[in-house]
Amino acid sequence: MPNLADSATLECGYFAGNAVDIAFDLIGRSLTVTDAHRVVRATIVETEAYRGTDDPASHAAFRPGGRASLMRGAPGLIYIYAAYGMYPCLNIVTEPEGEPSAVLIRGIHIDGEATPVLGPGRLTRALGITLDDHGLSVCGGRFSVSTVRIPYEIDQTRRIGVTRGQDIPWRFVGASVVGAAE
DNA sequence: CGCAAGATTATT
DNA sequence: ATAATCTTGCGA
Repeated sequence: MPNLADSATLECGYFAGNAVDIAFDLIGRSLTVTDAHRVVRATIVETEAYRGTDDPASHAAFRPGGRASLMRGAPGLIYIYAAYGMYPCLNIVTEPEGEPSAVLIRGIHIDGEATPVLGPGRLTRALGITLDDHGLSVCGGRFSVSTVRIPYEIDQTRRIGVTRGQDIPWRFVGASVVGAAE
C-alpha cells in the first residue's frame, strides 16, 4: 500500500516533450509545493499549452522579452507572470531548451479540500506561489510532480481568456472517472 | 516618454 | 459590465 510520501516524482526530462502532449498528460498528476511552514499536495485538473512562436496566444509570440524569455529555457523550469499585473500564474516550461513553450496550470484539486480551485490566479494564491518562484524547477526542491497519474476523463477545448489564437484547442480539463470524493 | 493591451478576478 | 493594477511593447 503506497504511502503518499513514497510517491516518486517526475524528472525534468519528462518536460522536454511536446507541450500539448504534456498539458494532456499532466491532468490527474499531483503537484506538491513545499515551504517552511507546510506541504501542500494537489491534483492537476486543468491545463493549457502555449507552444512556439507560431502560437499567437503565447507570450513567446507577442511578449517575448522580460520574464517570458524563460519560456525558451530548460524544460521543467517554472515561468510565473502576473496576469493583468495582479495575479501570479503558474506555468511549467516544456520542450528542449531554445523552444519557447509552456503549460499553464489553470485548475487543481487540493488534497482534503471539498471543491477544486479553478482559475490560474486563484490556485497560485491557494498554494502560496508568487512571482518569486519564477525560475525555480518543478522537478525538485520546493516543487514536484508525481509519476503516478489518477485516471481522469479528459476534455479538450479552446483556451480561456486569450484574445489571439482562439481557434487553437489546447486546453485540457479533467473529470474524475473514479467518482470523486463527496 | 506616454500609452494601450493583456494567458484574471472580485465586485457592482 | 467594470474596476483594480503593472509589465511589456510600440510609437512619438
